[in-house]
Amino acid sequence: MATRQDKPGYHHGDLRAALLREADQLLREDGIGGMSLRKLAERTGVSRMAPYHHFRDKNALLSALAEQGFRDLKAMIDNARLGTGNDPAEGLRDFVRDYLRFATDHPERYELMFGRPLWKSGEPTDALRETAFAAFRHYADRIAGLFQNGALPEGSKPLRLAQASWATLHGLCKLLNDGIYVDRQDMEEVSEEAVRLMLAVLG
Amino acid sequence: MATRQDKPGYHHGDLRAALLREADQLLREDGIGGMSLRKLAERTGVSRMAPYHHFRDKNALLSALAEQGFRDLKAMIDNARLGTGNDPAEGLRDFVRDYLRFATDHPERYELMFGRPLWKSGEPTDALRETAFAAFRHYADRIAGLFQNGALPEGSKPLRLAQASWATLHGLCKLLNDGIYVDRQDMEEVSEEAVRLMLAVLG
DNA sequence: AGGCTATCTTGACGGTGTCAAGACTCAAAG
DNA sequence: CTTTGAGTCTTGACACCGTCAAGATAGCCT
Repeated sequence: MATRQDKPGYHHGDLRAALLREADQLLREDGIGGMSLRKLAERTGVSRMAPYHHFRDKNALLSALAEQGFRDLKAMIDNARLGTGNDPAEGLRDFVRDYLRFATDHPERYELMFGRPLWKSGEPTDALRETAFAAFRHYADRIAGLFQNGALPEGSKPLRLAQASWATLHGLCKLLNDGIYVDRQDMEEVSEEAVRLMLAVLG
Repeated sequence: MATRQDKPGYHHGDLRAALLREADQLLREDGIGGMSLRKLAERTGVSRMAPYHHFRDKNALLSALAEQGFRDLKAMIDNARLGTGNDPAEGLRDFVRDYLRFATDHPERYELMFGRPLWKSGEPTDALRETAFAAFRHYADRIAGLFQNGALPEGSKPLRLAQASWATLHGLCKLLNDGIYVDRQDMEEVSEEAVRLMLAVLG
């Protein structure tokens, strides 16, 4: 296999990488709705069917793009100083802010990563599935660690709590990004309340 | 104004209503992606441009459809027995189950109601805005009522807590509906944890 | 040199939303 | 009863879209 990522002097150079780079740019500018393969091809300076030799179809290209996003997300989670000795409340607050920022700094990317088109309509690539779940697991592990040594209510499991907290964060981001809730200041307050919710369960 | 909702013996009868009825059906069958005005027109037995005399564009039609969804949602919230004397924990648990069911029983409708296409890409109709926010307010009021008479942490406001809880529910539904989380049983457990989170803050 | 394969191109098809312009129908005004 | 006119529906056309099919080109290996 190993598509020509290593031999830069082929026809175009390294089209696959160039396409992904340009696609990311196009995503920022025109949003996920304005992203078309034809426009992408033209911007990359290549004919409309050229991308099909590097991606099976549009879905595969978007999957690859989302994959990169999940790698970034995982890195973000890695860098978070969460429960590393210091005050867990402080760490959690910081982490929530980071997550919100990740989602809102590049809303179209977040929309793509978690959007229905990739996961429901078009079958997600195996590679995408794996990368995404790696990020999820990473998130869950770190948050579950926070809940590990607290006096949890009867029947609570750290993993489930972590997943619930992720749903909360995801919900907040969706509401903001989709434009249902517009006031950023309000959302700041709501996210603070979300942190309080998570902390309250620690008893 | 007042499009012919009252004079049923016109050209088609009452096209506007027929379109919305058929659109709802089409939404269930083909999903939001497979929903096209042309297909809708054909199924309704009318030419492709006919719908444009009742809706400014596709966005307006979808807005009207979503509007109906928000009316249903508001009714669902109305019927919930939430904090009406009985155990608040029990009521909250029931309500969460109802909300989840509303979202997952007809996923395409939920996707439409809260999806980006309506709120971000295409400007939402004023009528949609109003109907949706009415449902939100209704939700927030009822949940905030639960938090009203509890010993909340320093700085917590019932309204913000209600909004945070809504974000949690919304996040859960999105994860399920978009096919990111597939296992329904797991999600059941996660939603129970979410309820515990909300109850824990009551002290 | 010849051939192989990866790469890129052009042509075509069926699908989409919607602008523009015409055709029909029916109620009310002359 | 005829004319008008607004409301309703239709057909034609355009610019997009994803992608199948078939051909052209370029570089490597024998």
